[in-house]
Amino acid sequence: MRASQLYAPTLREVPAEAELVSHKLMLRAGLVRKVAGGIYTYLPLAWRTIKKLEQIIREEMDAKGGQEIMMPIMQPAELWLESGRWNVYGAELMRLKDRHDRPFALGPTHEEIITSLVRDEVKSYKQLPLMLYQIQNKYRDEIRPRFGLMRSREFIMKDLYSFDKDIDGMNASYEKMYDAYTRIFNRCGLKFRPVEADNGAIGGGHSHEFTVLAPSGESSIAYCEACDYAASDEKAELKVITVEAEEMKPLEKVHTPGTHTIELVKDYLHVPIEKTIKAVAFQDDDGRLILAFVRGDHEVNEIKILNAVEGALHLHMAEEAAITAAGGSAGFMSPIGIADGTIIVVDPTVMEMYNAVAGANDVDHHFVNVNPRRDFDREKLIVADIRLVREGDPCPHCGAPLKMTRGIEVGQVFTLGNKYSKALNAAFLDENGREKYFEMGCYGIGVGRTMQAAIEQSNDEFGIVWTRALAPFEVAVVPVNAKNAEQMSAAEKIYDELRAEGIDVLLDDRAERAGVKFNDCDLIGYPLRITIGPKAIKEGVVEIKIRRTNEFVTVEREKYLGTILELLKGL
RNA sequence: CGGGGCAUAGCGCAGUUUGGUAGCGCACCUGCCUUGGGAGCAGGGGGUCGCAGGUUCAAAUCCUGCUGCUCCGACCA
Repeated sequence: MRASQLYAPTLREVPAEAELVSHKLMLRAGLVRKVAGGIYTYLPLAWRTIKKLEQIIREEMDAKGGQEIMMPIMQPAELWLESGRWNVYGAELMRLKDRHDRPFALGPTHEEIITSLVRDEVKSYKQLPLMLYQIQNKYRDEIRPRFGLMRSREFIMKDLYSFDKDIDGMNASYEKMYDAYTRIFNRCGLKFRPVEADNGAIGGGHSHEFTVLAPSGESSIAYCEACDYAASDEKAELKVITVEAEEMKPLEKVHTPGTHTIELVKDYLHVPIEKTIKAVAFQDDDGRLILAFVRGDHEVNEIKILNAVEGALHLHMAEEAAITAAGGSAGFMSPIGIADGTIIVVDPTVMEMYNAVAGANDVDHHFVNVNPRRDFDREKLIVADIRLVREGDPCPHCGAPLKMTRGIEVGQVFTLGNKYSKALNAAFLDENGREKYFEMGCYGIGVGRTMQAAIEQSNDEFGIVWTRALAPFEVAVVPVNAKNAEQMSAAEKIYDELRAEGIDVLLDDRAERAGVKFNDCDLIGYPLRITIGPKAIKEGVVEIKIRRTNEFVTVEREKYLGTILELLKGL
C-alpha cells in the first residue's frame, strides 16, 4: 500500500468530543469517525486492524471446533416473545416495525436465533457437541454511549454458542472457550485478567469476564494477590463480618431532627458508623418496594439484590410515594414496622450487629439499640450477601485482603444450561432415546472494544504503539524526500523486498516534508519505520526506528531483511 | 431519567454582553520555493451561524419552542 493512495486523515488538533486517550488517538490517527452518538465509521487503518483481530479470533475459534456462520441482524419479535426476553431486555433492545407493522428487533445478541436454528435442525446426540459462531454488528441502545468504541450503540461482536448433550459436555466446551480467549488476548499482546462474573441479563450458570487492565476502564474488579481469586465488583463474594457479643439493650425510639443521611445520624448521635444500619429503597419493574439494609459504612450491590429477590429484573430508586404508602419515611427507613408485602433484604453482616442505630419509619426519628437477631422478623426478610466489595475486604478463598483495580471488559464466557433451550423447546434424543434439552454456552468478544483497549493500554506522548499482531501495517518505509528519484527507487526496492517476504508494509510516497511523515508514523504507531534519506543512500545502510522504544537501529543494506524479521518477532 | 455546558468552514475556536456587510489558526486548492521531526511567500475555494417560529428598517447576536452533541450524576433514603 502506498500512503499517497491511503485514506488516513490524521488530525493535528484533538476533536473536543474525546475524553479517553485511546478515543482521542483513534480520531487523530484517522481510524474512526463518528456518525452519531455511539455510532462510528471505521476508516481503512482501523478496518485493517479489525480484520487482523477477527482473523486471530477465527483461528482460535476454529481450532476449538467452532464453525463460522452468519445470522440476521434483524430478528422477528416472535422469537423474543417466546424466550420471554422481549419484555425483559428493556429499553436497550432496539425495536422497529416493518411496513406491515410487524415488530422486529436489531440483535443485541443471538441466543434466540441460534437456539431456534438448532432446535429445528439438530435432533440427535450424535450431532453434538456443536459450536457455531459469527462476527457481526450488534445493537444495544445504551443509556449513555461514551468513550468512542468502548460503549457504543452499534458494535462488532464475535458471538459463539455451544450446544452439548449434558452438563459435562457444556463444561468442557466452556473450558475450551476459556482457553481460546486466553490465547486470543495473549496473541493481541494485551495485559488482561479473567475474572469471575455475574451472569447479568443473559442468565445461566457460571461466567468469566476477560478484562484488560486499564485505570480508565469502566469495570471494577477485585483480586487477591495471595491466591488466584479475581472477580468483578458485582460478583465478588464477601464474608460475614462478626462482632463481639454485647448485652442487648432495650430498643428505643429517639428524636433525630434532620438526620436523613447516615453521616448526619452518626454525628448527631455520636456513634461510630459501624454501629449504624443504612437503608436503600428500590422498586422493581413491577413496582414492588424493595428495602435493602447494609451496615452504615457499606454500600449495596444492586446485582446481588436482583439475584436475592426472586422475580426482580431491574431496580430503580423507589418513588417517595411508594415508601410512604408502605408506612415508611424516606431517610428514616427501617425493617421494623414496615407494611407487609414490602420485600426486605438484609446483609448478613447487619444480622450480626448489636445495639445499632437504624431508621424508625418516622420522619426525624431513629431507633437505637437495634439488635437485628432480636428485633427483625426473620420470617419477613431475606438475608443475603448484598454488599459491594471494597479494597481490603477478605478474599473469599484465602482471607487475604482483596485489592481493587479497573479494567475494560473485552470478552465474557457463560454457561447457560438449558435456560434458552427450555424456553424455546429445543431438544434432541439422547443415547437412550430420551428427549433432552440442549446444554448451552455463549461466548462473546467485543471486537472494536478490544482494538480500543489495545490502544488504551499501549500508547505514548507521540501516539499509538501497536503490537505487530494488530498493527494496520507492520512496517512503514519513508523516503525523506519523495521527489528525490534516488531515494524513491531505494525505497521502492525495499518496499518490494519486504512485500515479497509477506510483510505488511506501507510506502510513504507522499510529497510531504519528512517531519509530517515521521509524525504521522508515530501517531498511527506502525511497529517499525525504515527511513530512506541521504545518509542511507550514501552509506548503503538501512535505518530502522522501533516505535515501542523509539530507538534507532542502523544495519548494512545487505543484512537489513534479517534484522527486520528478527525485530518483528519481538513486537 | 435528573443537572450543567455546547452548537459559527473539515478540525480547533473568536464574534453574542451592547443587533448594523461572517472572522482567526490549522486543514484544503494553485504557483513558487523547500525537504532528516507537523517550513516559507503569494493567490484562492469553502459557512442558509443546529432547526422552526417571533421581535426589528436590520438577527450569529434579542425572545419562544424544538433537535443534536457532550460532561456530570443516577450509592440514595
